[in-house]
Amino acid sequence: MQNADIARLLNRLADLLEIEGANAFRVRAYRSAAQSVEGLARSITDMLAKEEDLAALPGIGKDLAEKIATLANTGTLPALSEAEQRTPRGLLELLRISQLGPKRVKTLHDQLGIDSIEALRKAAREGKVSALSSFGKKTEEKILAEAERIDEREQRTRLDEAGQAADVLVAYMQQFDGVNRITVAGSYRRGRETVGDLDILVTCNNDQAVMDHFVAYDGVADVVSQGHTRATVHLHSGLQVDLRAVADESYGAALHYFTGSQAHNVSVRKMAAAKGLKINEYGVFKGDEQITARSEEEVFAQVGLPWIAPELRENRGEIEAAQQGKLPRLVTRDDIRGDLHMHTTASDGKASLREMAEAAQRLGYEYIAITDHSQRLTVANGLDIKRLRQQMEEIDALNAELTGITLLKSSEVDILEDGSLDFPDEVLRELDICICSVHSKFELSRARQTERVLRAMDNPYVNLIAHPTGRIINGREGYQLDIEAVLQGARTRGVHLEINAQPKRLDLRDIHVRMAKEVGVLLSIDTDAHSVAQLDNIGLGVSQARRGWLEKNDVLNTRTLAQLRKALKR
DNA sequence: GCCGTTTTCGGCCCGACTGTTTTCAGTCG
Repeated sequence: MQNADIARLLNRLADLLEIEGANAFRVRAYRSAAQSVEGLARSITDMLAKEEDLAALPGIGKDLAEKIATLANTGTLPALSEAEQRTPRGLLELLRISQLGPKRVKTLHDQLGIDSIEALRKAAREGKVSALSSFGKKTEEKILAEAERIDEREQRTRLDEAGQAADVLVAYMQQFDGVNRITVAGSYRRGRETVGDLDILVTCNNDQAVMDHFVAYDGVADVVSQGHTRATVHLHSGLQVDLRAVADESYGAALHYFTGSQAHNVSVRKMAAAKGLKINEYGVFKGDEQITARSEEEVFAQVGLPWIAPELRENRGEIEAAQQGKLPRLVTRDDIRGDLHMHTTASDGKASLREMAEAAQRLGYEYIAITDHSQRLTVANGLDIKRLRQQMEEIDALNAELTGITLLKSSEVDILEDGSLDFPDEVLRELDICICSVHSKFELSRARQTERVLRAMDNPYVNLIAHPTGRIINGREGYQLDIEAVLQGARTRGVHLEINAQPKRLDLRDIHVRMAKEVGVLLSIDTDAHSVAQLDNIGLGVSQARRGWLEKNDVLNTRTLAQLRKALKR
């Protein structure tokens, strides 16, 4: 059982208990424990093996520590099986319909025997739902509309796609005279790899007019709700957008509130309560007196904390770190001195060697590594030994010509099924940096896949494992890999791992990045660019690194070229 | 079910919007 699996099952149990009508705070305890497990930089399995006390983790007491241990050891939990016996599993999918929470789901089941989306559709079409007390005609219509299109709204939206939608919408809102400040907050501002919706904060003097302007936006498919300080819409793309309007003097408090995460906000507000203060989206209050909170810094200061970067606000220890003055000084885009993973027209890239080099110069980089695919990857026009050596000569010529930038000879070498590499050692030896990755046989067992990567790292010429898990966001899970074993293996061998900044990859993911930091493995943030424009994706990789608490020194390619060459020595 | 500078019981962040209610419950973020 991986941490994510344990968290998923705890959340499922929470859902079931909630529908049963269990104490709301008990339900919250399960969810909070799930979040705690999900955000850990170490695996529960590993902690148990070392006989560490799970009850020491935040939000986990004696009871949940035992349940989590049972889950980790057996893959099941009696309390969960029993709850599933009592409450049909089909009720869980009903919760995915907005408008439907635990209370209404219970009513639907108790009164009409509804236990699936299909049964709900049928009952709603027959008008049976609106006949229930506390359900009306409007609610029935909304539920039916949701039930008809539930499958379309399944996925969260990738960060880069959310960004594109946000840019256009922000520009549209800025055209309106009444808008003073506008900020995209929520998980977008925290740099999460996907967002559930866009949360946009505006300050203005006439909120009603601003709300009207917002819902009149071309891209709006339907208006979910509209009040005078908040409105929710769906865009034609299916993306939900929440707009929140406050006065200028509430900007700091509102930005903090609207950035979240919810768990982070709860923790900060609890701290405020302990000091006799109350924090809401309008400000910080002592009784009826409002203490100024025009900026986030002022909000944090009121509870005795320094400003915490949005990427850290997941209630994963950032508040404790802030209290102890141990917040990381997060890596920034300006710290990046080069990009160690990119392709050219020699394999499957769109730009030539020279075009990539000149683009990197414009970005102010000191070095880049040219990492076209190796011979085995024929679909990507991988280079054989002859073509690779020819490219090395071209690189020598370009290096002699260009100033301020150094091209490193490299290759993205395929890791074959048995962990051997796609080029012989005498070729690997000629490279300035050797990066390796898995492009085939994704279906191997966890043990064999892990062994495969470890074996590849045994080769003394290997420097960097690219997109280590192979996952594609909203696409595929990635291959089974014991990431802790790979990190330990990398550390003892002096190999580095990558944060691949392709928007569909972002691989390693944030939790793995944090694990790498704990283990002491340097990561490289690379774009894997297949065109000049994609070099700009570096920012997404930096966000991911920041979410993993990385500082400048934790990142390989913040080094100068001389330092880099040194760090590559194994 | 968790937790403790109101500490082993009695709290648990705080507010907006909607619909169905006629003062508020349910849902959401």
